[in-house]
Amino acid sequence: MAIRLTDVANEAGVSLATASRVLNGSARKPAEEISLKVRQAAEKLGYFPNAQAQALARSSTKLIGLIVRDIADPYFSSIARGVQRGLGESGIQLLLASVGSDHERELETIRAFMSQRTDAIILSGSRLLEGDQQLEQLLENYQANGGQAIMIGQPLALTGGIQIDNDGTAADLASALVRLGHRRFAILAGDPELATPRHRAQGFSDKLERTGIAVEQTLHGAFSREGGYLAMSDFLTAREKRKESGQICVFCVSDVMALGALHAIRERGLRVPEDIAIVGFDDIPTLVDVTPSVSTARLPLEEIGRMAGEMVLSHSGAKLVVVSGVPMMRGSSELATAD
Amino acid sequence: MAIRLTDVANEAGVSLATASRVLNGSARKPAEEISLKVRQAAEKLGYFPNAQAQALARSSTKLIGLIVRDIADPYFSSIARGVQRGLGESGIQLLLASVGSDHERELETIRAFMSQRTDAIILSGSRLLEGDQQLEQLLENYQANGGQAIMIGQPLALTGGIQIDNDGTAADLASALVRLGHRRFAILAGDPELATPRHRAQGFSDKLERTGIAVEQTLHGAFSREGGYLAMSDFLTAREKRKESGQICVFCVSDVMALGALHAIRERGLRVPEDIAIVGFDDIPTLVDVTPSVSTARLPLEEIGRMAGEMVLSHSGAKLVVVSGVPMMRGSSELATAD
DNA sequence: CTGTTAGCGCATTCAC
DNA sequence: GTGAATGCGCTAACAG
Repeated sequence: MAIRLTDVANEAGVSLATASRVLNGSARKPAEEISLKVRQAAEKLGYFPNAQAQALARSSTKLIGLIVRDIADPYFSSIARGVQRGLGESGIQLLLASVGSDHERELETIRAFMSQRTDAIILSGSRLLEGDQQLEQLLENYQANGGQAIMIGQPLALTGGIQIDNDGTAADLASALVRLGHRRFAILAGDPELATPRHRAQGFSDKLERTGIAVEQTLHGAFSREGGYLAMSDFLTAREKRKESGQICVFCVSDVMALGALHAIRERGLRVPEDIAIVGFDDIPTLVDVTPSVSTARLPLEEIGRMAGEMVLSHSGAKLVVVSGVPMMRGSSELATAD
Repeated sequence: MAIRLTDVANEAGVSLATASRVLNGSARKPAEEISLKVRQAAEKLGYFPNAQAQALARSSTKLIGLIVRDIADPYFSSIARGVQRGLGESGIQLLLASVGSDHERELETIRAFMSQRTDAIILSGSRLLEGDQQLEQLLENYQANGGQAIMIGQPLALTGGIQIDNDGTAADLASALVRLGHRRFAILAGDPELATPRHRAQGFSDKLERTGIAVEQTLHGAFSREGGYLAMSDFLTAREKRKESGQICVFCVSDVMALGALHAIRERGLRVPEDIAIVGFDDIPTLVDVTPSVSTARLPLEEIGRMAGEMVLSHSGAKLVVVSGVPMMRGSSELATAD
């Protein structure tokens, strides 16, 4: 079908080997004169090297895989952009999979990437709290065959990657809020089986406890905007029933959940922060356009992606880097002046 | 390095061909008994088919390429998610490239995808207004070799894809605003060399003209949040100098630009919509969390991506589908009651 | 139904 | 510095 290197070699009147050496950097350098002929022939015929054939012959694809939960979620799309940046001009191509919360599909994707012989796989969804046998086994196999497994979030014992200090960052967030004067707290905690939301909630409430403050309520919901919306709705309904009032500060374990929660609050005609103070986590780019500005813990998302990309390039996939977030106190968590 | 099919065949005590037939759907079905042995051997050895070798032998990769300008932009990430959805369980893998506004890089990416022998390439950035020789030639070559070139936005003469009726939709938007009572308009028009922003601005102003209304000002800026911010800043500075006041409705050719513009307006302490009414285009998911709610033309972004993905599956890449947006009048374009 | 064999397109030893 | 030959891992005729 397409033009092969053989065709180019024939057209140029040289051997296959020579054509190969010209069109790809080989150790041996053919004469300039002959190089030109080959290049012209390739140009004329519209030759494109067959990456599959090259991969087979060199036993090295220049492919890596990135697995995210939802590419339309700003958290993941920021990371994805960072990865692309990190890859830069390396010529490495990125295989993307947006697998949703479907764990089985995630495993299938890893298998697919292994089949593609990707040089590295970057996993960016949240891990289950209890170790995942299948996943670990798969990645171990992958690494045994020379693949780099890089995790963003909570690296496994056997993988390197970027570890996000969810626990410590959430604690800092708690401290900052107490310093602001908040004393009443609730947590919108996300799926209790996932490590990330779990650690964030835990870090937050532990810190409060050490300060002598008890979290009044912990609600669980899906780790998504929808989940935040529903959980907050439940919270508000219960609050109404109790005819309770007075500002309370609700820590949402992700910005995306916080936005859903914000929506639920507004829908009921309540005010942020006067009635409910809101705090998120991640500092997704979307936040800049939200009013009131949402307090959160800033994670350098794009930078995290970039680091992962660079780890691929430098073959330092086994390295572990820890990244912490920094509290950003904005409008949504201002202390109500009078009660 | 890795386990080969040959290894599996040996382990199972069958021939290479039989192993191949068992592990991949072939027309000929080996006996159940022997199939089992092969599968067990594969499992035991941890065999993963080498996709490159398969591609070479079958001359069919199950790969497609998606090119966007910026994967972190909600417009593109929504489309990307749609494409993934459209691909569904097909087992086709997605190669993603986020090329920025770098035209040369876009061409390079297409070449890379051609080398990868992707079955299809979905182009989703905006085209230049004047035909791009190189791009067309490249895609023509690609199609001649059996590739599907699918464009989202403004398909070229030689490609199919999803055409967005920017012109007509912008006109509808203009009508809706006039119907609301607006009479004073400005356009925040984006890069004049790109087809998409150009068509939107043109469609909008043409419709107004036919209604007997002249656009007071047209500003150009980059087709991005930053561009929207800067252009609006200039607009407001000029307006201040002229000591002008009174509501004017500014049509931003994309939501992302509108958000940048909104930021600039707020920064100066002006109000939306009382001082400046804002209208965007696309209806990116981000908008739901912005107050006031931003008027726009709703494009079914995810659906558009899904359609593109399905076109790949059904090999109908040459088909042309036209999608129109529908005006969504929300808070940001309310008419100021008194002036 | 199963095994043998010949490529798929290219990189790379090895001779010249 | 250049060409001929071998093999990367697998599929798909072709025989048996």
